[in-house]
Amino acid sequence: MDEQGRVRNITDLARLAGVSPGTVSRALADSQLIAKKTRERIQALAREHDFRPNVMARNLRIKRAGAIGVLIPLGHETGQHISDPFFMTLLGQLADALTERGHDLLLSRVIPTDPDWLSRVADSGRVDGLILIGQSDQSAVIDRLAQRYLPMVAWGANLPGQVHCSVGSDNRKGGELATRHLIERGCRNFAFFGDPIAPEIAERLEGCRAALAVAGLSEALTVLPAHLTAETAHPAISKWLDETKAIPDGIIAASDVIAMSALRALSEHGVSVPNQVHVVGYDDLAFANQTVPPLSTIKQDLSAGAAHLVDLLFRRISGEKTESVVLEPTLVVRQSS
Amino acid sequence: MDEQGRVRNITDLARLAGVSPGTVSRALADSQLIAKKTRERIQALAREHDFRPNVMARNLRIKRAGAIGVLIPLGHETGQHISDPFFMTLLGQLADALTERGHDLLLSRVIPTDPDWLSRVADSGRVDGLILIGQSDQSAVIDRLAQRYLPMVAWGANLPGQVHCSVGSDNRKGGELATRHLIERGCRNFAFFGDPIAPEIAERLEGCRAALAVAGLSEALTVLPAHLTAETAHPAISKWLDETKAIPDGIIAASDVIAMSALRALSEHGVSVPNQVHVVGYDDLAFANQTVPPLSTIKQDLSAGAAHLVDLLFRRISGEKTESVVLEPTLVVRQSS
DNA sequence: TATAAAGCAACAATCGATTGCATTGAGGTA
DNA sequence: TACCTCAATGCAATCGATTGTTGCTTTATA
Repeated sequence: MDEQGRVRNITDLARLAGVSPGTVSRALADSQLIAKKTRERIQALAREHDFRPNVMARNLRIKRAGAIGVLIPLGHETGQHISDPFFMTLLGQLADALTERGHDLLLSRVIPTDPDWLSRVADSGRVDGLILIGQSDQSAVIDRLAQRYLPMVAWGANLPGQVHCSVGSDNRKGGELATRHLIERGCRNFAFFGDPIAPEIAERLEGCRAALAVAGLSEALTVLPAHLTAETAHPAISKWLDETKAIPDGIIAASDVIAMSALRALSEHGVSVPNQVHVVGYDDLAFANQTVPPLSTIKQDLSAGAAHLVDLLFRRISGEKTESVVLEPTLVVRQSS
Repeated sequence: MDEQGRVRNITDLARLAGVSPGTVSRALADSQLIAKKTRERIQALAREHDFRPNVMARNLRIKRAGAIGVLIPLGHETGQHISDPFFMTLLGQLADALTERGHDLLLSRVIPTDPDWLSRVADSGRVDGLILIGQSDQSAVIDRLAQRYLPMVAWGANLPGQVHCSVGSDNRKGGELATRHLIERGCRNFAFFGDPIAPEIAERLEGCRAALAVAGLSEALTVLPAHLTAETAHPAISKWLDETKAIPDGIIAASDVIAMSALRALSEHGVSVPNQVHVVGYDDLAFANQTVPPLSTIKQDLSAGAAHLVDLLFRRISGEKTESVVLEPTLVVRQSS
């Protein structure tokens, strides 16, 4: 019982109940091995002292952590911040899905410095598995760990030859969908806003080019490599609008965040959307239908994505070797196009 | 070393190195008690087998968890979702601040069912302290735990008689600032969008009323209780705009999310902002300067807020009994007013 | 040369739980 | 009364680290 009279562990409680620690452990776990009367007495005693067994000790003994590590690798090439709405949306979905499975979520925002950052958390014994939100520029590191560490899944592109298991949407197809839609709307001059250094963006651009080629419009595309953050996208777009002679009539933004900046910049330049320019975003984040005008966009079903990530992860935790999943993107037409 | 030849614990490594486990432990901790030569040999060996000591076992022994629990209590009266941009922004800041202090962030999204939800995680031994993002309708539960559990701080209102330590901004003052600004802009008919069931919102409304009273405009306020989510705010506002006869010339939104919905609804009704109506939001989230037009708003410095939360928490962890902090809100004028 | 003082590493207890196996004792049967 | 059974509990090893104490070597000093 100790100084304070507080019950700190099962041994204290055992002393109070006049039984052995083992019996307390079994009683609290509601084991049939303990007589019902004893069990209830001990449980009542635990409630009375509001005692709860130490989860860490339990986890150590039964060799599980009860938590899933969720990592957001922020390679410095992208200046993305953890509060990027895309990350946050996915994170929220993951929190829900993991909680449902009785696991906690250990969040780490990592800025990869040494090549060791990933295995450090994998081998720490604190987590039963890892979910990576985005691969950043760390594919090599991730693949290396994947060769020996099964319980890990990543959101992002599914690159050829990739070792690790990933969930992501078909970016090429998404780019195609957006572009075809604009072509159908009668656009003839296109701009793509987004930096193809990130593999996902590159794929979206590729899809865009493919759709234009089919329509015989290959020559009609300008690419503006704009970074993914709201802060950097707006000035870049604004400057471009100042300088360009022929404002396009169709804009494909590589993300909703970029699209939102574009909407603002266009509005500031007195360009009317969708009358003079049609704009399509990418992601379909929550705010996409709150913009003025509401944003047409390529929807990535993050809710389904999170469900897949968690499902695959738990199958891997139980030893199964799973394949990557590619989700179908869909076009959501609102008033910006 | 075991079946796989994998080194699973310090005992394995000790066998490999021909020393005792205790020596390995000290060597990896770089203790001066171990001869430099031995130390380096063992460290090299550990690197070679990429072995890292089990953090859970370590934490059990030294009685610390190395993690801070961050809880988002979702009382069902508010339909807020974890991906609410406000929560997420604060969460991101917290992740940064905690990482800096060498702690992990254990995220739980809790829907309080029994009155036990809070002490369950506090007493689990998995966390060194707790940060609550919002009190929802659980002030009583929180206060009860606060009486015996020191290392806990909460974001939110600082209510009179409150036991727990909180960090939040001066909502009354924020409401006043927004309203005074609109009065200066020449507004004479006001609407407040937000549901005063939440204590923070009620305080903002109070500040708003106070400012109007000073200007002799007490009669000129309509309150539209709109929920805080983007999904529910827009239809409510839109319906109200349909029905009301006199559209006000000054709108105080209880959050940026609501303000964004309002901007869209106004745009759909052909009402020009800021020419016909002036709009002020609350929070100054990242997207506030990306709206069309960019949103004037009351800034809550979430970065400073997160820093305070973390700082207070660590002081409480080391036994200090800290006071609550109230932050100054500031007015950010953009183009919506 | 004898002996004290460091320096280095091993030993063993400990953190707080879980769990296979041993033990106790009550009740039943011969 | 002697013996067996089975239910209920206790005992002790274990998970993987940390750390105070002890013991053995060297090296320095008298």
